[in-house]
Order: sequence, then C-alpha cells, then structure tokens
Amino acid sequence: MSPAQPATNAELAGLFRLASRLMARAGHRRDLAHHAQHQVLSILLENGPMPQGELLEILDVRSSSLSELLRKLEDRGLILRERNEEDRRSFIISPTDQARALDTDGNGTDADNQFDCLDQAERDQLRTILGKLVNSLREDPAACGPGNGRGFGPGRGGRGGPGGPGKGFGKGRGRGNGFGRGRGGR
Amino acid sequence: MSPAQPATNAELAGLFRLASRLMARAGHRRDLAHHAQHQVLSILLENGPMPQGELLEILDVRSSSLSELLRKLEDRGLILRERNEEDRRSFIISPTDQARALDTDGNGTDADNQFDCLDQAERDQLRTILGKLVNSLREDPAACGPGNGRGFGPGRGGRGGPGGPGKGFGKGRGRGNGFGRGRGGR
DNA sequence: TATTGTTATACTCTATAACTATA
DNA sequence: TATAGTTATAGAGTATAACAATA
Repeated sequence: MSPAQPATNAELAGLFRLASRLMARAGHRRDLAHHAQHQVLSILLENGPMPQGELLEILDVRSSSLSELLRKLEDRGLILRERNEEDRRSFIISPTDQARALDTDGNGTDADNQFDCLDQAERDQLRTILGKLVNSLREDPAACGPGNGRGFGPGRGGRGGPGGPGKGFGKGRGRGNGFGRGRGGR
Repeated sequence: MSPAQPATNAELAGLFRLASRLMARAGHRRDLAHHAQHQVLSILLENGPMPQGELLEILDVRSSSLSELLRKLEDRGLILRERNEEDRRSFIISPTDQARALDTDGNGTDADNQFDCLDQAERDQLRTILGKLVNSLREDPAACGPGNGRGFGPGRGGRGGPGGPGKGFGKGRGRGNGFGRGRGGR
C-alpha cells in the first residue's frame, strides 16, 4: 500500500465509506443507540435539554427524519418530548435518567472511543479536514442543484399531490460542532 | 469554533457523520448510483472485471448485501454477471458500456470531486487517518464482540430456524484500498 | 400566511438466517 | 462437508410530500 502515491478521490471515498460502515457496525454490535440515535443522545447529554429546532440545525437532517429518530428514542425511554409553553408549536427535548445511565455505563463512552487510535495531531487534522469537507459540500452549488435529471431518482414519496410547503430554513443560531448550517442552505 | 480546544470524540463523531451524510446527499441529488452502488462501479471501472468474491473482500460487507447491490446494478444495466466456468459457483462481474458512459459523462467523476477542497497534504493526512481508523475498528476485539446483550438488538431476521452455516472468511488477497481485510476477521 | 413538527410512503444499505448450487 | 452466492425478512436512516396545529 505504498504511501508514496497521491491519494485519489476514489481511494479516499472508498476509505471514508469503509470507516463509516465499520463505525456503525461497531456501535451496532454493542447494543447502542444506532448511529444517529446515539448522536442525538450525545448532543443532549452534553448540552442539556434543547428545542427540537435546534437539534434540527445541529444535525442538519430533514424535520421528518428527526421526528422519526426522536420517536424511536422516546419509545426506548431515552428522551422526553415536552411542549414549549411559550410557543406551543415546538417541543423541548430532554434526555432521561435512563439515557444518562446508558452513557455512564461505559456503553455510551465506549461508542465514542473509536477515535482513540489517533494522536492529538491527527485528531486536529481530522477535525480541520472534516470541517473543510462539510463547508465545501454545503457551499458547492453543484452539490445542491436540482438534480434528478436522468431517470434514476428515488422518486417522490408521499401520498402524491401538487407541491409541499417547502419550509423556510433556520435563522442560523449555530452551535453543536461549529458547523451548524452557515447560510440559508438552498 | 475556536480551534484551540482539543477535538473530542463526540465532536469528531458528529463531524464524521455529518460529512458522510452530506456526501451521500450530494451524490443522491445528482442522480448517481446511490452511495455503495457508486463505489462498486468505481472499483469495477478502475480495476476491470473481477470475481464477486474479490469485490466482497474490498467492500467488506456481507455477501447478501453485495448480492443486493449487484442485483440493482444489473437491473439498471450497469454491470454484467457472468458465471465463472472454472468454478461454476462463482461469478465474474463486469461494468457495461453504459457504466463507462456514466463515468465519463462528467457524472461519475463529479461525484468523486468531493475531496477537491483538500490540498495534497490534507488528502494524505486523511488517507493515513482513515487507514488507522479502519485498522483499529477491525482489530479492536470489543468492536467485534458477540454484543447484543442488553435487549435492543435489531434481532435476527430470516425465516427462523436453528443456526446458519457461518461462512468462512476470505483468504486475504488484499487489494482495493490497501485495507482489504487484513486478518481472519473475528 | 408562515412556522413547527408529524405522518405516510418510498427507497438505500446492511444484517442474519435459511437455502441452492457447486466443489 | 465446505464454499459461493441468492432469497426472505428485518430494521436503521433518510428523503419527499401531505397534513395538523399553532403563531
């Protein structure tokens, strides 16, 4: 695997995917919250209760995806959803004691020690690199284009109909990883 | 986002997931083969036809997962599955002209330019780091343990019954990214 | 009307278990 | 029996579109 040659995009992409899947598998095997669920818990445990909308910005997923995640976490007794009485459209999400127990059990932390094999310099490099990738992916207009031109698309789900509301995209509070959606998205 | 503080595991994990999802989303939007399908095509286009078993080692997924991927790629006319006449249990997988056209259309390559925002030093750093992560994830016995102890597991699929054959794990030809399964697995 | 969130539907990817075909 | 691969089933994660409730 001579490290003399330059790293190609395909090589990096393959390695990235492989590492990603192995991480998911490792968490999976340990009976942890699966992937995204675990991330949600980590955020809540670190920052305390927060509005659902803020989680949405940190994670940068669709509201329906978060809804689904939170439903599963609630079913498992790991979070609480309480109405925000100041704006009854929104919810405040809190971790339960059970979630805290899971985290201090050696389980939650175990899941995150996947980066322990890196030294401090590498960790910093990785953070810088991932940050660049995230910003680039968010800012590249090509990556956010309308797409779906050549007849392969996963199609449109839903119950069929004219066109959805479209949402409005956040106000940019920013938090989480320091990459909590910079601009208006698109 | 003061870069003075050390990068925590949670932060790295969050960034990693975020980058991973944004990449998938970008490919998705461009009507490309989704995620893994695209990787399979890249490997085939770069290395030419190869036995299914070799793909299996490079990708490091279960045979059923690969079977599923190949079925979809075949349905889309992007690969060919031909019986290996020397060992009629196995197949030789080849990319079709259509796959080649997709790749040179500016589509296939577009998908991989997600790393173009990195300079050469960063690309090398990333390769090194991902390689370490992959090796660590594969060698950490905790990450490969029997797991599934505390009642959350995704359960056992299948049609119910005693116990499967278990397979045998590869002979370790190694190729692909230079991380094509080093040892016997677990 | 705009915003916040949910529900229904669809689809990818991955896994386990059972099974088929070949060696 | 062992190996290569497929099929059935299950479930996570994500997306789009339609919808409900609130502002």
